[in-house]
Amino acid sequence: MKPESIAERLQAKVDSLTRAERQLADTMLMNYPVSGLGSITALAEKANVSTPTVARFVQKMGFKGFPEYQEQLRRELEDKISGPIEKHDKWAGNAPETHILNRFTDAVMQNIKQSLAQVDTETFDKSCRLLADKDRCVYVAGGRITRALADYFFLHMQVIRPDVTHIQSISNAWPHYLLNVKKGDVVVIFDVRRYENSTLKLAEMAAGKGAEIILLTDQWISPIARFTDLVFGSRIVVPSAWDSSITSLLFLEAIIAEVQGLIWPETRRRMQELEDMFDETKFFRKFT
Amino acid sequence: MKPESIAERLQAKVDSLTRAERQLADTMLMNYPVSGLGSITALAEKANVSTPTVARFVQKMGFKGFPEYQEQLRRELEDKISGPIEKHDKWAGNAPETHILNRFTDAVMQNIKQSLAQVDTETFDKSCRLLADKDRCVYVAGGRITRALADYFFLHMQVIRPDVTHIQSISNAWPHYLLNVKKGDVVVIFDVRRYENSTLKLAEMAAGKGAEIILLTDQWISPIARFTDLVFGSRIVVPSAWDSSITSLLFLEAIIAEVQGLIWPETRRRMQELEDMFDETKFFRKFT
DNA sequence: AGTGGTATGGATATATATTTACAAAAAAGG
DNA sequence: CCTTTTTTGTAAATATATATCCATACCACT
Repeated sequence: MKPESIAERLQAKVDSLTRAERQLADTMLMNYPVSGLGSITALAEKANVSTPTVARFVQKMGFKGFPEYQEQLRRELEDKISGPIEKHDKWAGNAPETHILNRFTDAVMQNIKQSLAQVDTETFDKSCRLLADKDRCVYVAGGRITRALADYFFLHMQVIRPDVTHIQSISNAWPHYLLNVKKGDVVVIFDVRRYENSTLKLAEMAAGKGAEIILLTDQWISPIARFTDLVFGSRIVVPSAWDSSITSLLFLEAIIAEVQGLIWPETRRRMQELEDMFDETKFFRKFT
Repeated sequence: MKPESIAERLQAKVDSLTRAERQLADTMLMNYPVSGLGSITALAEKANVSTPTVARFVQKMGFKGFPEYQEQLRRELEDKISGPIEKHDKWAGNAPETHILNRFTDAVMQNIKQSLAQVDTETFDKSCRLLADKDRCVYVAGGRITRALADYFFLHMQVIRPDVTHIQSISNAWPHYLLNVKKGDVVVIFDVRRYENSTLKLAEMAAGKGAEIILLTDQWISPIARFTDLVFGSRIVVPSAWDSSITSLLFLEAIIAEVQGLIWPETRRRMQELEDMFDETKFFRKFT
């Protein structure tokens, strides 16, 4: 007897699957189970695999054929629909609503929703345009906790465009970096609560030199906001003794995506070159 | 376009119908909408009418044919199933739906939702228990891109508990670190696509020494999963040339919160000490 | 009761979906 | 690097579903 749902069976097997099968399982799980209720062809296309792959896969899962699989799917759906009213956002389905994972995710979702509602897209667009301008050098500065975020951003920017520098504002070498900052350069600064003195100082001096400042901060807005109007404030409150960096990371990744898009030709060349270098060094495994 | 649902349309028309049509409409509404998702023949049989009746009926309702009717049904179902998140498709209210910020956030929300649905809470709880056990040393290892995540995790763990080490798997010093790994120690490994050779090697050797491995990877699951069952797979696909680390960060922050909670007395002491040290160094601004 | 109109179902043709067979490509192993 | 095995896709065959045609049954009206 197999009392588990198809979704569970899929999840359990997911790491013993081949590439195409994994793509397929992924698509099936993506807004499950509706995605599996169309024709086999539609599903195959959505997953970017061939139709026979789908047929073979459902057979491997123990069904006689695709129609039988669909029937099972419909049966499950019927149970689900007729069951108790849609539960509130339970993210990790197999745990109670009070499990930390569920509570945490709840908070994160709220944070994202609220922060996004507040951000000005003009701010976003302008920041991206500045960062995409190759005539401007880019400096990235993070604090004690935010240094990981700064590093993440730096890592990607470094690939996307030239002239990107990471200033460890926490070290005392940062004044040296400032020597090179010219008018028009872009300084991306991270500053969240327990705002650090050195970071504020850095911002002030960079502003004094005529640099454009992009500030990533929390919902209470760091005092650095005095020096710029390119401010991204993120809600950071989660059920934890620590603050969440997720919304900030979301802004960062969106910025990276957009900047990359703005200067694609240049970036493309750089990425290709990077790939080649990796190939030569055999740094990565073949592929999967 | 017709904004009403099929069910509503059916109900509105129900008393202007003929006998067979009424039987049919009745069946369609009976555990709606699942009943309409099978073949036209199945539906006809269930309603005790002929197949042509069904075909004619859906055409009368304004659909070109039965398949089109089913498609509409699936669309409705999708809306019904998916929770409140997807409903909200404009995150940054002052920008069009197609703005990168909106599209990006959309993808991230999907990623979080799906990854959470797949994670096993038992995996989460067990991982946290291991990390909270002070008799075990903790090692954190990231790759080229994931090093920022690893660093973030390390940063927090370092405050929460003693004996935490960050292994830069990318450097060639990592074999030295492995010397110290003992049976029962916990190694947290990050590995996302473009799985790195050195990281795999590291995992293999750590496993060989009897360490517990916690793996943070992507939806396609790194081959390192062979060595452990504490696996956190995150969906990482966003409208960008890069992958998203947000879901991984979510797992990390949740783990941090939970581990911290498990050993609060110890952590509290350490944090207090840290605060005092900061006070002495005047590292932070007074408050706000 | 007879007649015209409509509704319905059976049979069939057409379209579409599913499966199978085979060949190419990719991965694994030597 | 080459061979063997596995995976995947293309194309054809098969099965199934859907729509159409037409004969019959039903109903309303004369």
